[in-house]
Amino acid sequence: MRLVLVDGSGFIFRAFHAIPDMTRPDGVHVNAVFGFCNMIARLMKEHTGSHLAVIFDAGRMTFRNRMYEPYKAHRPEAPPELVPQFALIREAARAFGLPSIELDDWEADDLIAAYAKAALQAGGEAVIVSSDKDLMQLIRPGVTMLDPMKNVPIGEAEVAAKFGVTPDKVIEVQALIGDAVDNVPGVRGIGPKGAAELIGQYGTLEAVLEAAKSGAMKPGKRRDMLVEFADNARISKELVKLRDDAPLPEPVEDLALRHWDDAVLSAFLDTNNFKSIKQRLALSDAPRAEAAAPKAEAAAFGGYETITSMAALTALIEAARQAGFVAVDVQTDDRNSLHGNLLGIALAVAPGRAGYVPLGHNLGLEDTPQLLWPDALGALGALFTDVAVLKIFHDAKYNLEVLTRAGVAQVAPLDDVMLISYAQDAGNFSHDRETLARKHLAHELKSFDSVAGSGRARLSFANVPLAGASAFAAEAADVTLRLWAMLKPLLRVNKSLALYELVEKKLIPVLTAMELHGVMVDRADLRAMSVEFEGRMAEIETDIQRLAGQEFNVGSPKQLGEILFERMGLPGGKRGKAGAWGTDSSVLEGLAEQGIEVAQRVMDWRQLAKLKSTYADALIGQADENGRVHTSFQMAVAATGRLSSTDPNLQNIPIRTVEGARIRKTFIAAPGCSLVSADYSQIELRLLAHVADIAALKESFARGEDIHARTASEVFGVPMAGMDAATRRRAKAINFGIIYGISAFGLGRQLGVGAGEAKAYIDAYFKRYPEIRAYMEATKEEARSQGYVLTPFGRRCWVPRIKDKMPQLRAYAERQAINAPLQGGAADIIKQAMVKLPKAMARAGLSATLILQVHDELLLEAPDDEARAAAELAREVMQGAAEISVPLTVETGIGKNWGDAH
DNA sequence: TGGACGGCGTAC
DNA sequence: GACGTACGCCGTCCAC
Repeated sequence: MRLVLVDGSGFIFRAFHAIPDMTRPDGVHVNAVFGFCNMIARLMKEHTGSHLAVIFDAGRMTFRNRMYEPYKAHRPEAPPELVPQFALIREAARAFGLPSIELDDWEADDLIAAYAKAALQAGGEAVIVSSDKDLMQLIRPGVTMLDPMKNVPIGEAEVAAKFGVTPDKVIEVQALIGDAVDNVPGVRGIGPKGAAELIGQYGTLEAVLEAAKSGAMKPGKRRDMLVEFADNARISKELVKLRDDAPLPEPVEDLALRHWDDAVLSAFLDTNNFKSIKQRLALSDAPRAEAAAPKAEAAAFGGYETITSMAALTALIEAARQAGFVAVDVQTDDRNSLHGNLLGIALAVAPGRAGYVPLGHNLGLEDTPQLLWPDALGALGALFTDVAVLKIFHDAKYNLEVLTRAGVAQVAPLDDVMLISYAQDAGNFSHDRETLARKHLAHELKSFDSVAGSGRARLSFANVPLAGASAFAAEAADVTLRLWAMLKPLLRVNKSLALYELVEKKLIPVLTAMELHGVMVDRADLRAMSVEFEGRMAEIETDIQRLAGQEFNVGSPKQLGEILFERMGLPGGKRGKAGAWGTDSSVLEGLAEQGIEVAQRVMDWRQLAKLKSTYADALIGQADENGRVHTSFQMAVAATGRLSSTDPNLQNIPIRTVEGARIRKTFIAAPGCSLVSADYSQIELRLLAHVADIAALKESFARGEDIHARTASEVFGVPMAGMDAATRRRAKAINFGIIYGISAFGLGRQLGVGAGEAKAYIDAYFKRYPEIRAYMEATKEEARSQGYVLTPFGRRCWVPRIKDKMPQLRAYAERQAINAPLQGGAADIIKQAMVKLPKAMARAGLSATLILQVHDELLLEAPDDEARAAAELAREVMQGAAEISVPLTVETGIGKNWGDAH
């Protein structure tokens, strides 16, 4: 690998000043863009590496500003002729088919350092295209520099000429010299000459400072300055020293160089009137229409191949190698990835060119025999691990779980179209392949029902006639590939690339491991509870029917409503939309308070019915032969970025009531192990304090106060000390109400007070925390103008109904907008923790494993003797997963069952 | 008979 | 007229 790293940001300024002004016909200044295109054209011809990326600064503020506030504080604003060229240069990079990379909080220089390191680690070399002196420290065996303007290499000789030292000593020298332009202080009175001399003599900055301090250096002005400004020198060294630990927004293997699309590049050069570059590249005048029409749309759907020979499979794999990417989609006999058996694999290598490899189908008499899986695995396994071929999935987690269970060891690198869509369009529409095809490709996918039948007539996919099965499967892969070509570039445009690469994609293996591992339940305990609940329900049912004076189905809200409000003539009945009597718990509670015995009995019955059917019986049925249940985490469903859990849902296991807690206690640790629970305390309220910048709330969290008590104190004017539980409870309800986008009606209902009284609470709250109002208004406005809101970590949450003409729907959307950054921000934080935690455990030599995530809680299973260490490490990683303006705190617990681990 | 839907209730 | 986000079970209704 020879990775060429172009310092895009550095180049822009240099080219702008070095190249005379140029404008294109519409008046836009393009001299820097022209310089950039020229440089890239030359680079691609003369110094081609195998991989290439253009690196940019993402914004002005970075971690260095937190370290030293004045850093780069006095950089002048960019000249107005340059400003529009920043975006154009990124566009130019795209036109050349080059990835441009930037990451919030990191300077381009640090990203370059990180990528150079990655190239070395991959056994390759790196070429840094820049003339920036700050990058010279990176020069070492395997890392070279190239001056893009002069087109000359920068090596040890050039570094020595500039700094008087070898590259590995550059930061020592820079620390002494400082940099007036960037506000790096250095030591006054010491310039390049003096610095080189000192470092040449003493070796390092610390040695120089020590010599000055101890008196080993000859007395004089220089020594005095070194003593006085020693700390300045140290901070300077930290500032100029590049960090090579930035997360890589795109894996280095994804930067493989590919030829540009002639039509796209030609169109870009035409728009900017760069005729000379076009000539140099020998680009023809491609008709505009052709350039505008993506190839994905040009190719027809259908006409796919059914692969039944090794020769045909090998040919398709070779085509994938040529392309550098391949879409892969497995077919199984069950929608659940943990049950489904592999029936075949579809591969697509270009729009319209796809094939299906049947492996486990029940063939008809006329069908050619299918390949044997061990043979196919031999060829496909090599493709799956080939770093030069990107494997593209829709729902990679599903595919990988099936492939893993079928014996595939590794699949990398990969992309996931479902997550690519989710990262930029959560809340906008669903991310199943059918919807995406309809939306982005205007193509209606063959439905599964139309191929396999529905209802009683539904066939297992293994029994679907092969021709139809093959066409269905290959089309799925074809569509996946086309969607990828269309959506992947949009990630960068929509600023969702880092979220996708660093959070969503990295979560795939974490969740896969959690799902495969599962969590143990005590089946005997659950069976006993099921029997017990059944008996108690039968007794209660008898009571209810005696009280009601007739037999009826207690489980039917319809019949119950008629009994209560018609036959028995009880007061307080309300009809719903369909005209049915409402019988939910708030209604029954109202009746029970009036002493209506039957209402209380129905509530008791319902609680047991719920626990028996939804939890006890369902979990027994879901447990595998080892007593472990395996949920499936949905990564692209929730509109806020949260995960969800299905088959079974393990994110809504009861805890609040005494009987419910018994269910939670049936979740147990494996023998010799303990369960470790770690949950964020008040994470959404903390995010509210952070994003709305609420001074009093932030202060309260910083002090570690009981936040609900503090709120009660502020809103109701009572002292924190000796506060009664009811007052605190009211304040807690208000705090939750705020997070949910409060309304007086809703809060009143929640608290059991009138809307008037609830409004008074809300007004008092807004008065004590005035910043809330501004946040709510700003967020709603953001949603109206953009259509989406952003979490503090840049996740987009769409709120499509924000401009609906129906006031009711609009109000609903406004509450969604207010809630999404908080709920979504919390999701971002715990996801980052989940990505870090398994690595941290491994590093610490702990074998604790994640088994569940419940929005603000992580549950781990750990050997008994590791539990305490695992709990501490989980706390540390979770608290450090993100940095916001209030502390994040995590509470941990250890127990033999989930109930006791809290 | 089975799929869609509404009512209800569990979690955070 | 339901303060946010989910999923699952049950009964009901209706089409096949």
